[in-house]
Amino acid sequence: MSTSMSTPGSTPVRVRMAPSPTGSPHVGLARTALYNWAFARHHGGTFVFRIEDTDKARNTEESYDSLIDLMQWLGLSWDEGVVVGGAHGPYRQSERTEIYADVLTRLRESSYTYDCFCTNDEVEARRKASGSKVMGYDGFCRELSDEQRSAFEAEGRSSIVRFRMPDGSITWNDLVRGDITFETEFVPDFALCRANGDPLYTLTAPVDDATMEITHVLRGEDLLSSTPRQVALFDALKELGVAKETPAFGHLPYVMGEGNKKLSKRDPQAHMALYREQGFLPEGLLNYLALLGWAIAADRDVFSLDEMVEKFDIKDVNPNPARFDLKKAEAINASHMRLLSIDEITHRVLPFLKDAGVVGDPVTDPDAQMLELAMPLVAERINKLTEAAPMLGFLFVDEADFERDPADVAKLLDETGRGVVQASYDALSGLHEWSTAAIEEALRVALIEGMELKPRVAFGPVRVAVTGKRISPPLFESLELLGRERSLGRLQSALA
RNA sequence: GCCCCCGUCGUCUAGCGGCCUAGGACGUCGCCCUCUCACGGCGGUAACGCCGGUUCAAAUCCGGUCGGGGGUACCA
Repeated sequence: MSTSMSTPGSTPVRVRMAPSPTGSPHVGLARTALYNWAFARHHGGTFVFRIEDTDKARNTEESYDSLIDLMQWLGLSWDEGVVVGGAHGPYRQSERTEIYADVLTRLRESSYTYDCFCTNDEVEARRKASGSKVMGYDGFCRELSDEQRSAFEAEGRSSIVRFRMPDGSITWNDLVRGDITFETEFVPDFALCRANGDPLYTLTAPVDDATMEITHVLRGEDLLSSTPRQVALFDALKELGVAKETPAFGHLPYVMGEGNKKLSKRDPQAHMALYREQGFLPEGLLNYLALLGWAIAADRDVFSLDEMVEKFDIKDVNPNPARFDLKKAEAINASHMRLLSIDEITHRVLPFLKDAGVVGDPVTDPDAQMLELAMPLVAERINKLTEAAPMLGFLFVDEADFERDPADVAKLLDETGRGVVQASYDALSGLHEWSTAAIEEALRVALIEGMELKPRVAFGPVRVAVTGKRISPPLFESLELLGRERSLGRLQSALA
């Protein structure tokens, strides 16, 4: 796969993806996973898959399952993490509470944090009174005296632990955006845990990245503004011996929906499950997702995952938000469909044919044989896996259940159409050899020459009579596959 | 409000001071192929947000401005 390993002398690359199991997986998440995966594979590093489930109220097991399922479907393998385990586990934050409790204790014993007794209302009231333009916590409890503490405790107030942001500014060299600087006066002291002691994301993410020895954090742009807090916390964690190094950060652009809005979970287009159901190929979808912020070359946009791994460089990632365009996603997917062999397409289409009831499960031998003959006819005319079933149905259906599209019947099996069908029946019923070439010859003689019809006028009614639809695989081949008996029967029943 | 990020065809992008009368792809329009559909082929359409500055030369560098987005939680 990749030949370029991590830079000589540097520590091996370790990246992670760390979704929260809320709702169904999102395309933005998949794109982030892909970039992390490609980055890891390019550098011969390790890809860690961890779950950030500290928000008990919002997490669901269904969501967790769908995350695993999605990653497996996409084929983005991870080296360490949930399911596969590893040396830095456990990989679900809900199972790491002792780790956070321990770090929190050590942080409290240092001067990096302080206990805060304020309520939101108090903070807000003080902000209004002072006229400060800076929102968020004002540092009121930073220098509490023992007496003040005791007084608050005597009142029965609960407290949380806040991280004390240092003075000055915090700068990091963002992997996709370059130097970014925040003055810490605009980054308020932040909470590390809830009043009940439960750790918050602000604590768990850096602690996990530290203990899992993550070297590069590639995540969504929405987390950019929390980065100065994490950089500051990492300084403390290094001091305490919890972290070795502060990871490099890279903030990936948003994936947008219609308009100027980030693709939200409410938007049906946002959900990865939809694309799987619609018959997208994982490699096609991945290819499209890769394009949302990255290009493999100036004049190319269809490529394999291996090629992406070889060429992927985080420095080439575009910082501006990208809009998800279904049409282009489908076009890219179609290109990947055409890259597949007939056998492979058949294999991928099969589950969809079963779902649609076109073939049974398991597939019978005659059906399997028919499929082998029919797939070459449809393979190159479908752009998604789901498109095969409606095209092939007429070949597999029992004669008793065969139906024609009423609209197509109305349109094409009118007076002239029925005449055409009758002529076709006459021409084909006496045919000695039931082959594509013989069928075509007979029909052309009867309809084009005999009736002096234009081909598109001549074959439309026959198509509807035999396949039930105006749109079908090539007609003469279809007739051959259908067989003499069924073909003639359908021509006849179309006249009834 | 304040802080931060972003700004090339409708969309995704290439572009890192001269190769740019800005390239590719999707879309769209027209034509060709053609038994339908799809594929394929050919051609057209369409962009550097704006204003200053630096420079012999700017889409590329700098400043400002406008516009969009995000953050400002005991969510992640």
